[in-house]
Amino acid sequence: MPKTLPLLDDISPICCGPLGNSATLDIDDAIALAVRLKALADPVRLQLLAYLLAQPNQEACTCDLAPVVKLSEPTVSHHLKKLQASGILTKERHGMSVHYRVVPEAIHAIARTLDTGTWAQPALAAGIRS
Amino acid sequence: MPKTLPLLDDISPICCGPLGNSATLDIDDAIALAVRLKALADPVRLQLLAYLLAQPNQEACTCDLAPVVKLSEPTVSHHLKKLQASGILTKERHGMSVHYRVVPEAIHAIARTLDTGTWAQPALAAGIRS
DNA sequence: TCACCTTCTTGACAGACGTCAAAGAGGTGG
DNA sequence: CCACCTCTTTGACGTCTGTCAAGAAGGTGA
Repeated sequence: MPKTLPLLDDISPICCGPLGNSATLDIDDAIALAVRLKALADPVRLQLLAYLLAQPNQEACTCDLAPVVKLSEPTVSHHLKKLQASGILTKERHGMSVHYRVVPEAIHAIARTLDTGTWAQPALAAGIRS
Repeated sequence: MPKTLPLLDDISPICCGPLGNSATLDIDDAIALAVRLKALADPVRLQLLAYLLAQPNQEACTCDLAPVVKLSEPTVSHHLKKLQASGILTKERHGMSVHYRVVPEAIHAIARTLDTGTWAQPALAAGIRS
């Protein structure tokens, strides 16, 4: 797939189509799900997510997150942006600092779609960039 | 992460540690989970998976799978290998043809890990790895 | 206004990924 | 053995991704 996957904004805001309900997964549904999975499929982003999930309000500012993964701030910013673009995090300014917060429903929606291996239905609005 | 993610063989064969149980996700756990998510995070592989899941025994041979995604056989073979390497599919020869079958537990384990992280703690502290 | 702080964007680079054509490997049947 | 079939490996190509340094953008306080 040399073709670029679309940004979340350009695809269905609802995550995600069922995985095992029919023999054919619509290509658009496949892309929508792949975009979200790809956002999660990175060790750094998973570590950031784990840190956030363990915080009181499942949120933290960039300055706290960079040390967690021991990478430069621009790099961390890049990862956070990617998570936000997939609806997994939201972003909010507090004075000088920026707080990122987990959107649990987004992760849950992905998990449920995968478990579609047991299959129920989809449809849960995922928050999209603020 | 310019560093190559390891093959599944080189990491824990069981998926996966809890996502939200502690503030820090061990880098090895993060990699183990990322490898599996990355295997799923491709539209073509999701389509292949959906097709397989819809089959009677959740299995099919390569010759049936190539038409599903309308790609060349080598490419499909490449994707199937990747899914197999992450433990999501198993492979078995039947005479001339090769059958790939879904390992539902593998997908379920990933889904559960995501959900575990999302809804906080309990469950599954068993990091499992054998 | 200015100095300062936190965060993001840009540009560049190496490495990984998805794709195909061509050739190889494994198996069947004459 | 040989022709044939199915599937995988190899090699090459363009694109995407993760990383950092440098600089810009946004906000605070004097």
